[in-house]
Amino acid sequence: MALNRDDVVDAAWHILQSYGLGDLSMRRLAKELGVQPGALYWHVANKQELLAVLAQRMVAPLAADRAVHDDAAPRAARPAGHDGAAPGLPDGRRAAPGHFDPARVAAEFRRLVLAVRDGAEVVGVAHALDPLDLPPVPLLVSTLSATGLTQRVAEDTALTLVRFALGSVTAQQTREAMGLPTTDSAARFEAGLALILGREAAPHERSDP
Amino acid sequence: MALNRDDVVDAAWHILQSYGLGDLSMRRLAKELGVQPGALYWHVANKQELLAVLAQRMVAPLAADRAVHDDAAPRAARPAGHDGAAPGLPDGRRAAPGHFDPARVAAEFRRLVLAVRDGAEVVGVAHALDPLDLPPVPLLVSTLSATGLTQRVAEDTALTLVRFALGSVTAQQTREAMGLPTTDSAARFEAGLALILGREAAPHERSDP
DNA sequence: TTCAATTATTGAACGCCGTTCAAGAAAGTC
DNA sequence: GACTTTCTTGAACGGCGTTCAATAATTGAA
Repeated sequence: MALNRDDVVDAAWHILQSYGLGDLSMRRLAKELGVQPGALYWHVANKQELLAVLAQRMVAPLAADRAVHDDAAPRAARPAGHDGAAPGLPDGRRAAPGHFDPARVAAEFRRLVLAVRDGAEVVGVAHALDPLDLPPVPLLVSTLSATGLTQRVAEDTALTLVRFALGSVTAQQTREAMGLPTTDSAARFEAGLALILGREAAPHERSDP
Repeated sequence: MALNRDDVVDAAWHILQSYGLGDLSMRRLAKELGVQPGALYWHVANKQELLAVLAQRMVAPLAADRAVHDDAAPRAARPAGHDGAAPGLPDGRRAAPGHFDPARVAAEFRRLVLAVRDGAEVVGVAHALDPLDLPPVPLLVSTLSATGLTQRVAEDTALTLVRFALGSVTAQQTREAMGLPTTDSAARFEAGLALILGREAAPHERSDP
């Protein structure tokens, strides 16, 4: 029967996941679907649009509207209230009840992007197109706002987290694509998180001037 | 007379600078030099090597051995001793005399990479190949070490700064390449710097547990 | 059931890309 | 001048994203 837009996206997802961005060509994708390359352009405007959809799919688990109301919200980003001290907040602070721990959200973002080959490159473009709207930014902003940060500072913090994460994962995936070993990536990332969230994540604790 | 490796690199630099990575093809480069594409491969192993050289050139002003001993060290990264309070260290701390202010080094790194079209993509690969060796990382590490940080924490901080910077510039240059406006980039970047350097840059000031 | 309208696919082409390699041309050395 | 090393050509290989007329398959109404 006739090809479907979802078929195209699914096949693209599979190629990206398994072989990386270098192997995700429209021609290869067409071959995978048993179809001529031109046929794809009935279902998808161009390759860029296709990559944008893949990026959305990658970070969908951290969309704010899903994460707050959905049963499928990833455990790693769930409220940290009953979970002991959160990593990245080493001095015993914890996220406000009913919200999410920014360090965990950032770590989950890293995990999701890292799990897809060249994921950072793909998500990076989507982030550039709409920095404040791509998950997990809205989720981070609302969480951080709820801890008493101004909107602006919450945004600054969320963007810093996401850009640092993308920088880190890009570096790691670039190495992986070249067959080089990647050591210490997780620890380096956690250290960066702690630096970023160490102070401004709870500014009400340092009002001494 | 015969073509030279430097001619090739210079021409590549010019194309990158003026037209971006999308226009920097071996064929276009050959045309610019009035030569057949195959001729380039006598002077350069492949395109990847060429890009690595361009990356080095981009960040060369922040190489540790230049920045410390050279008269040509960029003013923005110079010691901040006589300069008033450094940005990113808002509570009156300043870099140790004879060293460099990490916030300024990071800002200069951003400036250099941002000044070349698609610079972040090019430098990103070089950073992935050798995270701790690509300027300005060694410079940052030695500066941060001198303020009392352990080697490990100095490295963590330097990598966080560089990866955040690369993430930020990648986002901005991606937008620029698409003809989209970029607002607030500088302020967002400075805010991120302040977050990263706010606390751990001087841990001797917070020993209360 | 037939027939028109819509939806989807083909096949071929356009103009690019990085890279290889035998065959030659230039430039240096004795 | 002969010989060797340095460099360049010309042509090809196998890819790429995208367009577009022609054509096939499917749908819905008469």
